[in-house]
Amino acid sequence: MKENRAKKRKVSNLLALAVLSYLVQGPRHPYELSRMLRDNDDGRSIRFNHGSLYMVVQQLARAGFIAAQETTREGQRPERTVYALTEEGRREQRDWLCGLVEEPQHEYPQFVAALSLIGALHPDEAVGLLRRRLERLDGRIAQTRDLVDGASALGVHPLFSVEEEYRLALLAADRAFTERLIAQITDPEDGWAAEWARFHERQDP
Amino acid sequence: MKENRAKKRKVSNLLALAVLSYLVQGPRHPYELSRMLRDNDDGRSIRFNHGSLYMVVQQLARAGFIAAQETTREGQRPERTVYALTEEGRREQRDWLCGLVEEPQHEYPQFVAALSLIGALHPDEAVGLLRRRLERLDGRIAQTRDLVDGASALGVHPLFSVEEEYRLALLAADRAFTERLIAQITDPEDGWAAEWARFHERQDP
DNA sequence: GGGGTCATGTAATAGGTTACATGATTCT
DNA sequence: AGAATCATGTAACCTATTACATGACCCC
Repeated sequence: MKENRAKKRKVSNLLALAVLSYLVQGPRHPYELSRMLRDNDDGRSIRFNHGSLYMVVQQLARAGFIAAQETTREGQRPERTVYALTEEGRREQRDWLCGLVEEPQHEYPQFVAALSLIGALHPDEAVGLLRRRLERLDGRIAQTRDLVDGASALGVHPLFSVEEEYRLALLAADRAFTERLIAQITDPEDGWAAEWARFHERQDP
Repeated sequence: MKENRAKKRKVSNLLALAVLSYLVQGPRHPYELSRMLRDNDDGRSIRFNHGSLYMVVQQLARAGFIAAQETTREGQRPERTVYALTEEGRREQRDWLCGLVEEPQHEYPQFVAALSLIGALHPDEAVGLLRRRLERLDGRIAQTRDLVDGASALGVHPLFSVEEEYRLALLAADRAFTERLIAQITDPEDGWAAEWARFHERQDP
């Protein structure tokens, strides 16, 4: 019997967690949520597109985490259905959010995949690409830095930029790792390049 | 007009890149691929389950990146179709892999999402959870370290553990960040806790 | 007053995961 | 001989992304 790792959520899309979290503050209709998400630039942290939002809202309603309250219509615009959090939903959002904070998740960043296959490249080429990566990383770091500084200049409390600070920490680590990797490959004493190249000849004509 | 960022791949599942990469070494049938992926423990780097593999192979065939070669049958086992890389497929794998190495991708780690919503928790609770996170991170670091050391002890060239080294770098950065964050919240001089708590009262009865 | 783009939502399609199926092999 | 597990694949079911629709508002 296995321990119940990361119990399967009835709705697993992270967008749903955002929706639940916004609904804590009161009932909203989907478009309002969509708007709040865009305004807070949550799209940088949570995969989000218009279509998925409606889907997620449906799923949440079906799962009993939110309930449709009323359907109003204003002028000739389409009807808007207002949803409110249920008790269940409230519990789900707390439990989910707490879980994410306390338990690091196993993720699948693309660069991990790339590294696991990088042996298929010739070492010289790999080094070239890694050098380019360094530059791109610097670009992203600068960009993100600007974002945070911009918010700070507007008087936003750093609590609301904390996810971007985390990104910066990851980017810095990525950069340092990439640099180290280049060094390991190209070290003239006992770098990997020679052996890697030999191994490469043999399997890739 | 927008610059063509990360041109959309006809098949975007990373599992497909792994398949293409393995096929560089010669034609294989799907089960063989499945087996190789499992043996190399690629499941840690690339989201993989049995079902998706067959799907991805189909997609690749439809896209013209691989072609069915022959259909053999052995004893009474189901037929096995052997696939080979096409010229197009060969190009795709190089282009894709190079792209992933040189260009850092915007990702959506779950913890980023959690941080972007963490304001919904009471600061004291958040700190507790972050402390727990530190322990779990240490656990994962130790585990991963063991994995790498184990391989190394078996004489595996470090090139083939490089993706796990990268993970270690990220985990270390995560740990350092988490520690810093706890400190920022709890600093007795000008920690965020007080203001955060006030702000929290107001919106979460 | 016609061309964008905002507001609001539904429907069609493609993608991914789980469950199901079934002969073969191996273990006890 | 029956149980477990391997080998191999298909089908059903969710999920997620795109495309489509349409009235309102705003800009020149």
